[in-house]
Amino acid sequence: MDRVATFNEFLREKGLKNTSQRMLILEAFLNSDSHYSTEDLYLKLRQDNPKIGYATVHRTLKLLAESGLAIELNFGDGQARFEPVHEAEHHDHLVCTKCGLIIEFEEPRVEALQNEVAKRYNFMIQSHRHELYGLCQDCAKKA
Amino acid sequence: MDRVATFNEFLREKGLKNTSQRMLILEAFLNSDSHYSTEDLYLKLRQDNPKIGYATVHRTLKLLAESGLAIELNFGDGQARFEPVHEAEHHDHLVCTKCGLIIEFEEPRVEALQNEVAKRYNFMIQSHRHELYGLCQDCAKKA
DNA sequence: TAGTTTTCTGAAAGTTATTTTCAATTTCCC
DNA sequence: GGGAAATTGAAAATAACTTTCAGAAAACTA
Repeated sequence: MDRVATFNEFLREKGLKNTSQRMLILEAFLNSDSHYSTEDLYLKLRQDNPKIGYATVHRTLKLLAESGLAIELNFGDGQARFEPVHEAEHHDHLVCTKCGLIIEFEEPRVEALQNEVAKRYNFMIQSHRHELYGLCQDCAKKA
Repeated sequence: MDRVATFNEFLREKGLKNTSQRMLILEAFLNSDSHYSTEDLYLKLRQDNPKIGYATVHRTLKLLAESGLAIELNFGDGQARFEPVHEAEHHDHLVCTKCGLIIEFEEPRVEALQNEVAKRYNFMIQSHRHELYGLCQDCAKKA
């Protein structure tokens, strides 16, 4: 089942409706590997669909997060970002504090340690965030 | 040098002034192991100092973060929290999504892996955040 | 598939947390 | 102590969401 179908099923289960706006937003969201903020995606969609509203984009992104198709990220700049979830893949982020570059990384050994920590505290992990902040190669060179 | 002295030196270097409010806030902040939001600390300080302003508390917490005496945390609930830095100790957090409990943990092996990842991308780490979200022992029991 | 019910949408207003402004006050440096 | 420069608290301003509401669209129902 592709992700459009997954989202439709999610909507049906929730008693929500499948609208043209939701499909537009879903498509634009999936066809990118960016880390969109509501504002970013809103502005992008406006280019082809001048009538779409900010609130609708935001509500749909929240729905996508709820449905598991998106993950909400917060890098501490006061703007939530949303990232498409690519099944069976997990990664975390390096964030350049100078230019804003976001690099994704995977490190299964960290996940293993997380589980160990959780066990230590009888904690049941639902999700996690792991972000490294600093300077990317280019910015470090310039500094 | 204790942390009050450290902060005073920071102020002096920045050409800022040492005021009674800043000392009050610093003291209240250090004498706690909580994860205060501006609001939390403001309300606490108000009990003994009804005249202190929210903006002053917030500005001082920002200064503390800038001086390295505090770390600004964001657990995604839309409120920044500040935590005293205890030198030579580093920890991350388990956050209960049900009751809000915050547990601190240390895991040096994660730090080692982080450095490895950074090297892989020629990235210069300045800071990081690592948070595990889920249910604490009590909430998991009730669920 | 027409009618009815329910959910959606977009614009605008409302929130919430944080930040800035500004006039009065307080420091700090001679 | 005098005076420039920073600080304070209250209130206004911002920024990022979130909610409201009336008209529009989808889904259900007979």
